[in-house]
Amino acid sequence: MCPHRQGLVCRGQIRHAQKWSPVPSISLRPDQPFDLDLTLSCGQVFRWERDARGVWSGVVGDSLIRICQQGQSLTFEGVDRKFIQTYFQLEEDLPAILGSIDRDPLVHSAICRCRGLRIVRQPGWECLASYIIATFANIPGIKRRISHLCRCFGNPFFGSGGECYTFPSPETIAFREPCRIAECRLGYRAPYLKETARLLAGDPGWEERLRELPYDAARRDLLRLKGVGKKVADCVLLFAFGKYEAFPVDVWIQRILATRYPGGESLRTYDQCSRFGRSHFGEYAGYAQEYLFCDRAILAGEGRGDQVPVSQPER
DNA sequence: CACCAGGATGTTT
DNA sequence: AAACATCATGGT
Repeated sequence: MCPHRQGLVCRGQIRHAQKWSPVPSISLRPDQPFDLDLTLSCGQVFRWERDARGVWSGVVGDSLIRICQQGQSLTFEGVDRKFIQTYFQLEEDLPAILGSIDRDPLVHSAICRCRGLRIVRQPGWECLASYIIATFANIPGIKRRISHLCRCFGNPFFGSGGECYTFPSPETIAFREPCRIAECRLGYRAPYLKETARLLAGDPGWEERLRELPYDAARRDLLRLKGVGKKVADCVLLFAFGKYEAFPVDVWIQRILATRYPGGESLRTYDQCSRFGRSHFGEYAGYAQEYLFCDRAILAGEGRGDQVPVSQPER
């Protein structure tokens, strides 16, 4: 059932704002900074939405999560405390990580501006499929495509406030008939996604296998997949498998390296940029990458700066 | 209406 | 190994 036939869902949306009565909460340790808004709006995840009052809603796995931060307090519903701690990696020692990557003035200012941003632990397949879809597209467009994909292929369920959809499994994307993938506006990425879905549907346990491999071997493994190049592989290893030495290089990072780092103009290829990132920032280079990406508005006024997306309307 | 986007693939030097 | 064209779609 393709669900473009819902007229009831939209009408009820005004109500869910005052209906929220969350119970569980987490008190953050003062020495472990966390910024929910930065973490969910920095572009590493695509299925979270923030309402006018600062409450975030997102589907992870087969649950709708709603979560809000007020100072050192996290209030949420939809999953248990352990899930929140794992998803947001609240047990990672962020000050130690940030201290280890704080090796130049530029990343230092990014750390100061984005302190509390954490790299989340995404479900492997959702992350992989999302970044295949994300190639050569901007973030609003990526979000819409993923939304289409979940509405057409995901399992519908009811969370607080309306109908929700899980992220579709590889089996569903690969084999469900009739195939409505054209409706998801994936363009030339559609055959990549289908072929990768088919391969992984026949390779159960690929996530467990990847999780045990070191960065290089896991990366080689991912690069066999259609639609997965170096950038997508590094994003998946960083955002879903906790390989923090991964240093994804997109056009923004490339531009930042080229214009803001001494000798950066000579970093022409992906491998040159990525190798520089790992050797310059070390074991947690991926964190440095994400902080620089989150702070990419610093490029405003540098030639192409008029195209820099101003940080999303927060608060 | 131009130009670009969390690039990958295939081909050509 | 590195440079290049091409790809489909939507944002700004």
